[in-house]
Amino acid sequence: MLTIGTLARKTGTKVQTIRYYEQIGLMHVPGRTSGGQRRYYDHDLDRLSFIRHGRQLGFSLNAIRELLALADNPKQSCANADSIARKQLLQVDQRLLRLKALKKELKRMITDCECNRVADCKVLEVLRDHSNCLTDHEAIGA
Amino acid sequence: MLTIGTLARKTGTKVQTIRYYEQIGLMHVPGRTSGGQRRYYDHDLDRLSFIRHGRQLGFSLNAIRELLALADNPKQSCANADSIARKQLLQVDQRLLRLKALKKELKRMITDCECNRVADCKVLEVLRDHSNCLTDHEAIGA
DNA sequence: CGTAAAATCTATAGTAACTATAGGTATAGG
DNA sequence: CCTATACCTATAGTTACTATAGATTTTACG
Repeated sequence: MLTIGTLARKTGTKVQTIRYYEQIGLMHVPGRTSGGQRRYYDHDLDRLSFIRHGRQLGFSLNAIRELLALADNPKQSCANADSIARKQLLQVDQRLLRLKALKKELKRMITDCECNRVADCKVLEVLRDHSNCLTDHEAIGA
Repeated sequence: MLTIGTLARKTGTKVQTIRYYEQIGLMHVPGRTSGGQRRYYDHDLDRLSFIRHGRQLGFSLNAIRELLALADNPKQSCANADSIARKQLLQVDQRLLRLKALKKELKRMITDCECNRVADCKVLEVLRDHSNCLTDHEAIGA
């Protein structure tokens, strides 16, 4: 019998976040003590770990919801899980590209900036000048 | 005299987003036609480009607000702008590390998964098993 | 057993950065 | 002049939490 605080500590999740996961139907509704406090079993801990691990891997809660549904029905084909992971990998690659470009530009901003007045500050100049950056207006992926 | 739509097209911003920037005080309040429509000057376009560029570089709207304030007072020292950029670089480096680890794990999931039934699907297995991942419970940076 | 601190409870609101919708008005082109 | 397109406001929704207030429960100690 685990309290919500124990679950939180073991998975690095905030207590509120666990309640939130229950509210949106990601975590099962747990039993309660006579006083109304939630008590969990080990399988709840496993489920929460699965969710948190998925989040760390960048999966959205919806993707995780799908993956959990798959994991709950072990007789299906795993093509779905595979396709979710592949979609994720594509997104990760795009984010990596953007971040690398960003890092380069930030470094340029910083190393170039040895001035004293804002008037000729490279940091601001780089922001003013769009010419060096990704030309397409793609989404600013979070 | 530019319409809001033109500004939007030229910067790859949604019209609503421009109005939102005005609402939160990032964009100046523009003049209006007799009919009540917003009309902009080139300096508004510049300001919006600056904002969007900052966003593409991963700066938060608050950071951009600070940078705009600096850019508006060209007599100050640029140490502030520099420190904002440096903070940003640190964050970017952290995100890069996480994303690289993530990519590795996603690839492992995908290449290992040649099964047919969910029962032995590597994708789900990897999610179940936390042992290979970042051990600390750090924030799932967006 | 009594008490006090720590943990838990619910409900609600706030965060970031937009995005979408509904219902109505303005403007530009033919 | 008419109509299609663009624009207007106001409000609500999105994602994934996080924070707060005020009340109740549980646990640990003496």
